[in-house]
Amino acid sequence: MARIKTEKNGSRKDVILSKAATLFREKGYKAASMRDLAEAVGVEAASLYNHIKSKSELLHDLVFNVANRFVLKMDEIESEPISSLQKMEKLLRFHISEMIHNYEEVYVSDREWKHLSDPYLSNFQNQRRVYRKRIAAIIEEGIRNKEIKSIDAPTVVLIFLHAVSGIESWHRSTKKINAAELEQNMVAILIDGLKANK
Amino acid sequence: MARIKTEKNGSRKDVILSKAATLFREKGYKAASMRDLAEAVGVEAASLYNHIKSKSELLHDLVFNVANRFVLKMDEIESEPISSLQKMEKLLRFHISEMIHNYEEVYVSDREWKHLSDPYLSNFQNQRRVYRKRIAAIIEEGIRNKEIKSIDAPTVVLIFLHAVSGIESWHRSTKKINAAELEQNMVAILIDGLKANK
DNA sequence: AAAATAAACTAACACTTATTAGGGCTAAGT
DNA sequence: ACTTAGCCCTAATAAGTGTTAGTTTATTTT
Repeated sequence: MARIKTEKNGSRKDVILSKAATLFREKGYKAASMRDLAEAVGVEAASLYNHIKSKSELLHDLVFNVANRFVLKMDEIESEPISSLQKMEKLLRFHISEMIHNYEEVYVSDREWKHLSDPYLSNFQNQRRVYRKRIAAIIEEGIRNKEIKSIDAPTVVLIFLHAVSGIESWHRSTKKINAAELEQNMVAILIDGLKANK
Repeated sequence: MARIKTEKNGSRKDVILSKAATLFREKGYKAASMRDLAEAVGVEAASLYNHIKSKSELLHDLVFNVANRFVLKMDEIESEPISSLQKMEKLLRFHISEMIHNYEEVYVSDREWKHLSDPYLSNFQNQRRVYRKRIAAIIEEGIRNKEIKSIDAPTVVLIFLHAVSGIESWHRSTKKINAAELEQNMVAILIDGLKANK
């Protein structure tokens, strides 16, 4: 009877969560079955329930872990005494870094949150809306200070967030440039695109 | 016995396809059941099979309809005697317009193609790869001509494509700016971000 | 070593899934 | 008026879903 092998300082649930992230990314939450997950973990499907409450709990945990990290970083950036453009750059670099180093989770959080069920669904949507408003507020401040060109802030937010999620393609690409270079290129295009013409 | 009501010049299959697009966008391909679709169409699930071969055929049709439109437009733009930056702008505007006016289909094509089955899956992935390379080629030409700043072309493609798919959020947003304004804002950020510093 | 706990197993559950078969209604074409 | 073909129905099927119960095996604690 082969037990689930844990990393040190990690619970068996962590192992399951990690495999679930990969599986949910590859096949989508709905198409990934508990039997698939069990196979990936190396155990029978029923055995998973010694460690988790339900399939939906897995999604929930993944999604909110990610969401919380982003909110925390936003708190930090907001309170720093730097220009709006610098804030945007910091935020952008954080998003890129998250997308590179916690790919599976972040991707799942981004694409599969639809399958959350209430009250978590509306909770998440709410958090997301607030987060976007906070980004928009930074941009609008930048526009007032004439650092950022006069454009519709929500549109910038939308471009910003989705552009970053494009790193997904980079991840899958075979001949990829290195991570630092990718980051530099993205910053060059997006932050330059924001700057007011002088 | 309530028949499927068609628009003039449209088959019943077209009605089903259109409802399927909406449903696949809302719930995802896998989570959208044929019973859901039947209800949306106003008929029993089994009756759908008088008009379609399978659920997967629906996805296939939607995805390739969209893909073909994009390839066709690319052919057109490539052969025009205009600068690379102008080509990029034209392409961008086309993507935006498609995303605005054929929202459901384009969105499904973008997010749900994973659920295609071979040989259609690899076929689609191939088409997609080629399409991206064609965009990259335009950008690289622009870099050689010093119109576009010297950056990694695949990265630009990635930003470009995903930024546009962000229009999804605009679509759902309640207080949205009008479509023309949205387009102008996106062009301003992305095309300006590309321009070589003079 | 014995007892207690944790974690795996097998078997089964109640549902939902896409899809097929067969029959009847209805409109169009002759 | 009669046939034909198109369309929809009900009923059923086989496969797949998440999850629970009960039992057995491994590990940890006493």
